[in-house]
Amino acid sequence: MVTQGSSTRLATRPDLDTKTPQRQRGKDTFEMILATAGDLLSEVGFEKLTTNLVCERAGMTPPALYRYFPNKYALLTELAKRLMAAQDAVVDRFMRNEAYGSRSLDEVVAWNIALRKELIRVTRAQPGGLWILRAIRSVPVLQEVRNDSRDKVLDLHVGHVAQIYPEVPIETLKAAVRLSEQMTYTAIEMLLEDPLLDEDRIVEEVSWMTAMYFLNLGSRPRIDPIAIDLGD
Amino acid sequence: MVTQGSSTRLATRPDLDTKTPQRQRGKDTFEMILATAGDLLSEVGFEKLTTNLVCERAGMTPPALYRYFPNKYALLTELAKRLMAAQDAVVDRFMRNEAYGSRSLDEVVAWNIALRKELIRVTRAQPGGLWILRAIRSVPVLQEVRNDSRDKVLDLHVGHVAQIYPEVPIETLKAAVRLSEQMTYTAIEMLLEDPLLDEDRIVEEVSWMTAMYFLNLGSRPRIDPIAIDLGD
DNA sequence: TGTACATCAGTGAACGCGCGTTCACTGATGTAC
DNA sequence: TGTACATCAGTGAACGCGCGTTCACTGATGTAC
Repeated sequence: MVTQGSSTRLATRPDLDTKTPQRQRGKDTFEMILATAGDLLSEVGFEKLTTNLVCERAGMTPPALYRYFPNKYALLTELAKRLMAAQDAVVDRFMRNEAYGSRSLDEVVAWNIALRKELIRVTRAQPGGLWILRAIRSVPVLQEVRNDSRDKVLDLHVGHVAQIYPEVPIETLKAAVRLSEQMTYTAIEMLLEDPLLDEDRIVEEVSWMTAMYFLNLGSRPRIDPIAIDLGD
Repeated sequence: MVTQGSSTRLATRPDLDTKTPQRQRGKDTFEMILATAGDLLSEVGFEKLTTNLVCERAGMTPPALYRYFPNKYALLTELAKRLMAAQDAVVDRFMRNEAYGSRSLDEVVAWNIALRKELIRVTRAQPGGLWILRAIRSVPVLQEVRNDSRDKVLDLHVGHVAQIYPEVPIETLKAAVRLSEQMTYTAIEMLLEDPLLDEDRIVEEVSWMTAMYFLNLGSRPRIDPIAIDLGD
């Protein structure tokens, strides 16, 4: 016997199991659905995206889509995984570059700028890329996917900066790495959001910001927050 | 004669006109609806929020809600405006504090820390605050509301830092202010999102980051991005 | 001070639409012999 | 090499549900005289 937990139906985790097609024809359809979903995403956003809409645009019937994707969250998840994989690949490539190990401020900034530009390029290249970033923040099931992916690479990064800053407590480093990653992706989102922004300038600024931040990690006094006169 | 533009119905801007109640009874209802919407927001998120759900939880019938709010976007907009107003009020208060004009790094960091802690407190105090922040990013009509609000205060901030850094080009200052504001709100979002994070530490880190960034604005060499060996 | 009336506030019931989903089926593609 | 068969891929049509919305109505509250 099942008891009804609460009056508000708790958001049940959506089914995300995509079915991988066996034959070429199916694989083409699979890719075509995803491409269409990406295009539509950039037109209507993830809240208004529906499986029916994707079918209509893709010129197929609902059961054809439903064969591979149980719902729109499975679509979004697949798109998000691909974007994250593409971004991770960029980061991996840059971390293998010799400039990664350098100490000079100029070199670190230059490396940061180049990395961010490449991340922006890759994100722009994916249809609906900006909306995928937004969905990752705002769709609970995608948050999980992102968190899993992020936690995997975080330790790697922390291990690297720990060698450069052996005097800085590991917890501070963790916070610093997590923060600067978040800042990087936020800046990318901001740039894609507002085409009027000067991309080169913003990228340069955010690169300076994180570079200087890291270079000063080891030599900072502790600060107590000021007491603000609240005036009431 | 009206011609149908495209086959994909373009997302028509939702109606946001709330009707202000005249009498106390209506005002109470109005506030009760908003409070309920905030609570539900934190439970189910903005994508699953519906007017019917709010009515059910608030113990009223749909036409009662519909009398004041034409749809869920009107609800979200009202909640978002209130949160932004509360945050703006905090910033205003802090900008009137004497430490705002100080130059010493320690003082600037301390001021930053205190400001961010207060912003976090205010955002936490609003039911569904985190989801409102997410909605502001991901719901087109709320983006407009935010952009309007942001553009109003941006010039004010730029004007202030322009006095401190007369040698820095105004365009650089604009980018810097915009960036640091974005970073601040992202850090807040991150902290509300992950309760396992050490709030004091993250706030301290992000405060250092922006403070050092600003203090170095005037004394930076220009950097060209490195050429990364793409290896392909 | 009481009463009649205008307006505000909220109810009960129903609606159309479109979304997610399923059913029985046809057509396409690979494989065994 | 052709044919029979199993499986994959996709169609056409329909469904139930719940969301946004509206209608005619009742009840509550303030106001004019």
